Amino acid sequence: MAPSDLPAEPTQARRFGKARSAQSTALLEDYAELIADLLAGEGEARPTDIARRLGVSHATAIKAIARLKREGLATARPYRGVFLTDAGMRLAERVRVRHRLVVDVLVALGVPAEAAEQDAEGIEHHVSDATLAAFSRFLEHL
Amino acid sequence: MAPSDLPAEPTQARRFGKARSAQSTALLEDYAELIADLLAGEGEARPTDIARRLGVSHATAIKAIARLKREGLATARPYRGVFLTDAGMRLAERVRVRHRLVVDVLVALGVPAEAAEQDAEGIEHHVSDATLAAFSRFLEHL
DNA sequence: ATGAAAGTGTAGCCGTGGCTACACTTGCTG
DNA sequence: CAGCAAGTGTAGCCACGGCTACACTTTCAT
Ligand SMILES: [Mn+2]
Ligand SMILES: [Mn+2]
Ligand SMILES: [Mn+2]
Ligand SMILES: [Mn+2]
Repeated sequence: MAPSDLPAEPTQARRFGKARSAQSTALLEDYAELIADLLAGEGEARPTDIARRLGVSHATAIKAIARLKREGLATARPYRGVFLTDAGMRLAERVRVRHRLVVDVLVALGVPAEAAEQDAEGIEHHVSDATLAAFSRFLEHL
Repeated sequence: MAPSDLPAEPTQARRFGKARSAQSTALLEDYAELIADLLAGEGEARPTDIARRLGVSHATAIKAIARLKREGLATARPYRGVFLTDAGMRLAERVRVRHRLVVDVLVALGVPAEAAEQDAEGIEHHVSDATLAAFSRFLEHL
């Protein structure tokens, strides 16, 4: 395989930088989406349930929830479960739609269902609005 | 939008766990790919050039290079530039092919060129072999 | 051959996101 | 209503991936 031609330096740096910043919001997005799902499906979102679903220790989940609070996305009082602020709910909603869309596109491209779900969990955090729009058009036009 | 039905707990935990582990190899993959490109295009891969292209400080790049060495992907002697081991070159090659394929699929779906390049930089690290295979078939069958 | 500029390396700081261990609260069950 | 199991919170550890500051080496022009 031929080596890729190197993009201009500032262009490449900008691409990597944006990928890094997308990375840093990925965790918040997953928590927000999961908390919204738990609230809708179970009526409550407890740190232990969040932790089990994410596959991390409850201590890890509690620290992440503290970060959600710090960023104005969630509220929680000791021993009383986690809730989303308006901003948190808006984020969760956006994330849910995007997640769904990514899975649907992958499946439409012939990716097996479980692989699609799996890969979407990571891919979703790197899909820009432009790409999202293209995905929508692709699915409609199917 | 209707709330997604919650997947079974162990399934969901496995998905998140795999996404986390993909995340932890993303940085290695980007460095390996970039070093290979620099070696092919410029004949050498110097820490400063690597750093500038990634948009990080040279100190950050040097620490990452230390990790590449630790993991058996690169070699470097003080003041003499960075090289890839056989394992490093194999990784770089795999990563380059996958990167290209992701960009091509995005473009084929109607994503504008620069957005495709941008999003691919993050997406590539979360594309499984099954998805990669589906992408190939999709492009051929075009 | 020397001095300045460019590159390199190291030390030490920070925030994040994992973990375990331990202490405390809650809520259910007998 | 007592006690136990489950859940919660906190402390303290670690690795990673950013950063700045500073010291050292190399390279290149004069
Ligand atoms: Mn996700
Ligand atoms: Mn998701
Ligand atoms: Mn990348
Ligand atoms: Mn790449």
